[in-house]
Amino acid sequence: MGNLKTPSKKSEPVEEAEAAPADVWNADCPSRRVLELIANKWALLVIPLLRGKPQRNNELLRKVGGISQKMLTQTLRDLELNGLVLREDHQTVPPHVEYRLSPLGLSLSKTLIAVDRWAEANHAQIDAARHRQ
Amino acid sequence: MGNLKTPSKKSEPVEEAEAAPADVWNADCPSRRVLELIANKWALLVIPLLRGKPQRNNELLRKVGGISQKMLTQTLRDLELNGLVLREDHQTVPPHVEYRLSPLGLSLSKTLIAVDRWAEANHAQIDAARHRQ
DNA sequence: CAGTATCCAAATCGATACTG
DNA sequence: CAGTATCGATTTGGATACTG
Repeated sequence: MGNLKTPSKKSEPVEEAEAAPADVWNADCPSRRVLELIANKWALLVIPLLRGKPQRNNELLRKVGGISQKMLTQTLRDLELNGLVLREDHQTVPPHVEYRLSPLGLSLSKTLIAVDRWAEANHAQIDAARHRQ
Repeated sequence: MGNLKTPSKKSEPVEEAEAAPADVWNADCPSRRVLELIANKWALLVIPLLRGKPQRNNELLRKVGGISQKMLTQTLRDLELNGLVLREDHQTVPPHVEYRLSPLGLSLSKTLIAVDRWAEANHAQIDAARHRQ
């Protein structure tokens, strides 16, 4: 008895102390926007490539098989806007622009790489299942 | 000298012994199809919900905020076709259909949950970055 | 090199109505 | 309850041409 924070009622959370827990399954939770940002194949391919040394536009264009310049730009701009990717323009002629991960992006890259690896490690079983149908 | 497998040339892999390593960055690698299967928000939301007890159509419809019946069916059918989800029709009237994960799907769910959790844990930082722009 | 701009085809998706 | 079928709006994305 005698709570330090004196909650307004018995077991309800103190409103000003903690926000509602994030829930991606709730369409209105801000975390859902984050899921939508990263739940597409180009983000899943570009982000992991950005670990290690920074990459240039043309490097990414070559390394991400099947991506178009338009989609690459769009993906990078979107990630940059959301603080996951940093764009560094060296202001030279000819242009030299490098993309790298922010600390937040680096943290994300670790979980995304696991997804990529899962796809690589298990595609044979998926293919087998599909052929069975 | 005198290799047991007598490779055709010095350091090349024996063709009939091992397939080319999977590479999601290669647009033609079968693993890319797997990535495309799971790299969308509905798969990322539905698969983790299917751990634990099997779920019915209406349960999923309620739990996955914002999904339509059409997209739920489409997602489940797609996952079923690829061996990740098992559909169990109890053949009763009224209908009672349950969806659960295959062992392969269960394995995938573990990496996907990590993505969901990342989104929930870091949305505030993403929101902050977006507001900074 | 690192993009942008534009056009247009194709895929995605929600809403609605209907079925066993 | 568990879907299917269909329509139309919106989004996505590729190809091409152009710019600093």
